[in-house]
Amino acid sequence: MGRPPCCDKAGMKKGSWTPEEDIALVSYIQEHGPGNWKAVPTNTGLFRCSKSCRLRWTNYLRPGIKRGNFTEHEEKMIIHLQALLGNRWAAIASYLPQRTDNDIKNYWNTHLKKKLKKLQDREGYSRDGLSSAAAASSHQISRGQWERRLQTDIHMAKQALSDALSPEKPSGLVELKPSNGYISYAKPGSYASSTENIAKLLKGWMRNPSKPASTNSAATQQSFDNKGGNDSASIEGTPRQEDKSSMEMSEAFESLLMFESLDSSNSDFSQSMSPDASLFEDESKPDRNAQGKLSLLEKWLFDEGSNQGKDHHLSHIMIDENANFF
DNA sequence: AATGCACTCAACCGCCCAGGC
DNA sequence: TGCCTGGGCGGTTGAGTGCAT
Repeated sequence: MGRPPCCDKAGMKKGSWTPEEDIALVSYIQEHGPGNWKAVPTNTGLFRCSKSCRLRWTNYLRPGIKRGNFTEHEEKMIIHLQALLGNRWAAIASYLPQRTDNDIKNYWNTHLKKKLKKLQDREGYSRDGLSSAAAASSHQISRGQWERRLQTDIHMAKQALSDALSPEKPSGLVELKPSNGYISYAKPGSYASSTENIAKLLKGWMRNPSKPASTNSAATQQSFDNKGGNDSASIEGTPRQEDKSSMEMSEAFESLLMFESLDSSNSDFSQSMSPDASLFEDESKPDRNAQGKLSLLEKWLFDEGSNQGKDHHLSHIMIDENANFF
């Protein structure tokens, strides 16, 4: 009963990855691109499950990953997005360039849950994380200021969308340079020298990107795209057009979601955002029906202009107390 | 210095979904 | 249409580490 394991478990190595294994994996991906994970153990000689290879790449070795301390802004983003999206870590990660879902999930479970609980215990705020988080950072800005900020953010989002939709993209846009953190290990130690080696390999790769094998290019593309266009932007040094767009969208929504500027009267802002949050989550997978989803996005963004002053028009979807409404 | 406890986070597990046949 | 497979995702585990006693 049940499906067979993804690969033959017998003889498969488990546990921590060694620097040698990392290098083997990175070398292979440099040459062939990520994707077609089934073939990776065979072709690299690694005695690792294909899933393990994929996980190691996406959570650790992939260029553009930022590791270590979360900034206050990132922290607030996570709290806010968790309230909006629930424990949909991949969706949340799509709004936080350079952070993996695993990283965010761990950070939430080890730091933020406690932090929020402490905050709630101390302040006696309402039970949902959003309210408490929003309340914790409230009273810093007047409603008028917040509305101006929101308008600016919406404008940014529209601009990003417009850029995303336009076939030609001006070259002067913000470009994500991957040079400062494709691999940044949190813990120094014996691994460091190997880390540097891997970093060099990747640096060399990004300078002279080899074309992914044509046979798995689709998978490669999907693999990169599936991380929401955040990290994918960095993969070849010069980000693809859509990646830049995704970055801009991400930045725009990040700004949009910044709740330091929310006063407590706007706690329902998140509710009005929630249906769109799922929409944007879909947007984080731009390769699938991208056009259709962009149309939805487009609709929301462009409609928003005509609906200003009616900013609760989407609030019919309620968030339950845990925000796990999916 | 030794021991036990708490914490962190990389990695694994199992389920689900989409696409191909 | 149903089965199979690859890949994605969220939850959980456990080795490693730091800190308190």
